[in-house]
Amino acid sequence: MLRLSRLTDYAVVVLVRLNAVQGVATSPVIAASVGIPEPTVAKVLKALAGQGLVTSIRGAHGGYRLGRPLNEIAISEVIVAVDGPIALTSCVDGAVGCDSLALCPMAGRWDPVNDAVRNALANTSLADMAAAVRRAPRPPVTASFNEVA
Amino acid sequence: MLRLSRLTDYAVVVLVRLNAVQGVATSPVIAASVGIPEPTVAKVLKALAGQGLVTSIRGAHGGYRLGRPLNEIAISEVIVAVDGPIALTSCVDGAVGCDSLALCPMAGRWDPVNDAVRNALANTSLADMAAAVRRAPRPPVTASFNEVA
DNA sequence: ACAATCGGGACCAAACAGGTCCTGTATCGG
DNA sequence: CCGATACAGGACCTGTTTGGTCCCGATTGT
Repeated sequence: MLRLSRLTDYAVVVLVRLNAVQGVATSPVIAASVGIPEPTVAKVLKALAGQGLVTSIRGAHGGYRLGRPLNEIAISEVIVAVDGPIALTSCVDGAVGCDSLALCPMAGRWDPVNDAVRNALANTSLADMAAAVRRAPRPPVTASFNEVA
Repeated sequence: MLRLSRLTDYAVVVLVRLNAVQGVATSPVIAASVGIPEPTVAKVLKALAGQGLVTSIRGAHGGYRLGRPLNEIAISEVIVAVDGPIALTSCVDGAVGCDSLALCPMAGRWDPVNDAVRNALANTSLADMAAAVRRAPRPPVTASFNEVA
């Protein structure tokens, strides 16, 4: 159903939270402030640190700090950091595992779709998302495709 | 990982196949021609028929026919037909189930992202996908986000 | 009337993701 | 120099989701 993992959702929350802190925060502290189990937050932060979206400081009085301002972080980067590369189907480039790749007449055809989605996600920053909520608390989704039509 | 279901992949293959047939075909016949188990193809066709992407003809000598030319079928429609509404997170509009919705500072913020993805998917037709494969058999993915960077 | 074919739902099994825990390593403070 | 703090990385278990199968009812042509 084209759904991204909950971890990614957590990641966004954590990053926004980290932005509000404007400094260093430990994972237990962050976890408590956003209401997500600590081990899970730790896992998310590790993934984010791996991609440089947050900076980690080890040792006593260590913690995590935002690696970049929110408006320079594309949502796609967060998704990649937490969920891995963005590819709608398993049939991308040298994808192994598609048992009937030889028969499959669709090999490689998803690429333009993948690119389109990647672009859409790359052009939306976390700051954009944060801004959206200010306007309306819960605007009805565009619903172009939600309805049966 | 932002992956859409395999059923959707099947649906695209089936639709393209149905386009090649240029007429009526039964689900067993289609299944055989694309190398996908028959019951699964039947399930996919049912879903597609429900959204009008294919027309079903019941009774003896019945079958399925393409409801519209390929270039008038957006990939988003196929996804919706098979996988349901396109919503990256469970936190859309009146989503129930987000236990900590009250605490969650991100309520509704995914909407612009969802819209962006929906637009990207709505602007790509099945004909576009079919055209893509003609150009290059397996072009390396743009890789903008695939790499660790 | 019979056979072919779609329609819809129930059901089972395998895969995946979410979540937890444990051990190792680096850094700061006393 | 030693202990405490906090990240790093991986193993592991469990619940949910998804893929796939099957069955029965409804419809239509011969």
